[in-house]
Amino acid sequence: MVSMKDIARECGVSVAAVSKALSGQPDISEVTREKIKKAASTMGYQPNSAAKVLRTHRSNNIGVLFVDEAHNGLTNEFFALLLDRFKHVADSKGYDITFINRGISSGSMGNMNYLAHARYRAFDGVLIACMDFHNPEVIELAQSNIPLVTIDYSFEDRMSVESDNVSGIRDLVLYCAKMGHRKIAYIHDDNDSAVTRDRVGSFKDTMESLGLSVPDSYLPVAEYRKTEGSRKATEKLLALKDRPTCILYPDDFSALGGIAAIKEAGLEIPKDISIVGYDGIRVGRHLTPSLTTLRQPTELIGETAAQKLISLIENPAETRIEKVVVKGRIYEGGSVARI
Amino acid sequence: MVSMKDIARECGVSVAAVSKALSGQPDISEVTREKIKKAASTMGYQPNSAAKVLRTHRSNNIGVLFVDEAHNGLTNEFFALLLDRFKHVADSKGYDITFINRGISSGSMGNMNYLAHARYRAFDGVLIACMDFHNPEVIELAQSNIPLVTIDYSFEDRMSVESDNVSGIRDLVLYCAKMGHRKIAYIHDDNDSAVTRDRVGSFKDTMESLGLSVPDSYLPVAEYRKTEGSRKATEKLLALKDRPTCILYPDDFSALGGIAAIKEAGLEIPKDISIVGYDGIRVGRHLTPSLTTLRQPTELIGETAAQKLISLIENPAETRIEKVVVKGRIYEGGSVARI
DNA sequence: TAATTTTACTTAATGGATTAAGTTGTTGTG
DNA sequence: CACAACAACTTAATCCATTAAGTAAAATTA
Repeated sequence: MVSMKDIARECGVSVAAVSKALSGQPDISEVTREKIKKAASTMGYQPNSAAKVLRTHRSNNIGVLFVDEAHNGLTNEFFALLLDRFKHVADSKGYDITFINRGISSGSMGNMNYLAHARYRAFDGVLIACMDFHNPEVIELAQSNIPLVTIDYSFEDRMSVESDNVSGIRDLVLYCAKMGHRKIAYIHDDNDSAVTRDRVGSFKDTMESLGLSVPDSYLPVAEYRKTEGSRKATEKLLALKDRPTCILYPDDFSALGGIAAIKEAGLEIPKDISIVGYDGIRVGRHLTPSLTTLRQPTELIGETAAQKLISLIENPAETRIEKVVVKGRIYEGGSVARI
Repeated sequence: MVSMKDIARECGVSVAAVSKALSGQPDISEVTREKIKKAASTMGYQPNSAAKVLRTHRSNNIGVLFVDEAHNGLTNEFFALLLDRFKHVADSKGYDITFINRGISSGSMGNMNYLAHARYRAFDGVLIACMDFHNPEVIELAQSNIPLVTIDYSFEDRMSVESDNVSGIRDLVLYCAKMGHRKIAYIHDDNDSAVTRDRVGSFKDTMESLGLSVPDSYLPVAEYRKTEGSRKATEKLLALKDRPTCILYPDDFSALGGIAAIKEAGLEIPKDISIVGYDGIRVGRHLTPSLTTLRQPTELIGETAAQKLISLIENPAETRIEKVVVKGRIYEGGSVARI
């Protein structure tokens, strides 16, 4: 590998001169600079990030953490789309993206935790987009001094980009009510997250404001993004004496589970029962009928997260810590009947 | 940040002793080793990858290249699933994953190409999983001395993992023929790739072996993974005087486009026309009727690619360059009628 | 013209870990 | 007992780029 040393020898200058010439420093004459640049190009010089990182403590590398339980990390369309846009913005600003994980071993010291991994690779910043924000390692990372942005969760004094779950659920409930539904159920996860609190809270509040009652049986529990759980929850709802006319699902995958249960019960959507998803993933648009859902501005979330994080990295002083909240919009499919 | 130097001072030994103790070298006494390990732990020592990479030329980092045109890279379910499994294996063997891109700037020398980027980050190996294997930069990377594995394409003397497109299409055609279909169409992309050649070739060969004729009009062209193109191609097929009874799509997303066209034409699947996908993505299973498709062993492809690449990195001498071919299996949905 | 400033460099230290080669002190062997 | 063999270190070079501080020559100013 050609290094600055080689170029320096070739051009009869010092290594420092080469470094300055190539990095655009002012105190190098144009003649020398051109000579050096030409030699670098001819000799096939490639900079070495390791040396640069070692010296400058800047890696131009962003760590991305997402918890991969059940492998629906990357294959989770919401996350994939988000990461895709995040990556795009990061790329354009000269940052690479590396996944943070636990596999890297630190010699005899066992495997590294997330923070150790982030320090090991000298990430300039970190994106956390996962559900398990109560994981002690995630908390440790969030409390470190590394610039970071979280998605759909907010740590104190740290940047976050969140979708507006309160308005999302409210809009959906209002839409269903407008379509004539009075008996509306909402399936949700019982984890202790802001997402759940906001959504369930918003659901209850909106229903109350409409003067509609919500029996406990209308709030069954099922794990997010799992078809199996929501299928069972749906079965329970369908078995109720006074069953709902409309079921809200916490995400489109859960809705798929619900659809299966509804079909099995011999019912038809939306004639016999109406359903609503959340997230607006691609699959929903191709169902028959297509799924009415709250389309999250996922691309915007990804781009915003990248911009905020990079701003935090490059201008820590001028960057105000904020909790960015983005609103979604209803995608009106055909899964809600007017009654 | 505490470094080996700090530990050395604390323990009254040389930096070399610390390095050896922590990396498990034999010529350190157990007593000293324990003392050093304890100090490292107490002092919160974190290794520094930059220094290690600089010195050893090993990064424990694998570059992943995929071309992101139209942003269906990460959100492409096939690729996402593949990458997810690849990452999983890489993780477990102590490798990180970083995306290769073109955004990284090399000072005044403009942006780096793929190979330059790979060298810059000192990737130990590279995974190439994209469609554009004719891109000069991809070829340049493939011809470098960096260990690499390609997916669904094979460069001379380089490792690859490919799905068996020949047997895949053959199995699907045989299945359709078994169901009684004689007029079968295959929509395909007209790009100059091995995937296309293999599939179209296999389609024609299999049809011929069954004594079935394939008019040119039964082989319309549409871009892969785009619903719009396949929708139009489907419309053309439906408009034919002697229209096919069964349409093969090159991937499940194309099938979605076809479904839209079929519905618009007022036809019903599979009563009026049968369709078959390729890839076996999740969405197909939730359609009504569910999509008969060739389920690619995507997880296996990802895992195999990772294992082969790491073997190539760690044992270049003993690792035989091979072209791994994995077979898919038909997922029998309800989109093909028995006639 | 002498003094000062500027330009265009060079020197040398630095970041942190690895490793070949060298140096002790200790144990073993004939 | 003398010398070899070994264990347990240390020394010092190295990977490559950056940058503060220094220097010599050229340009400017008084």
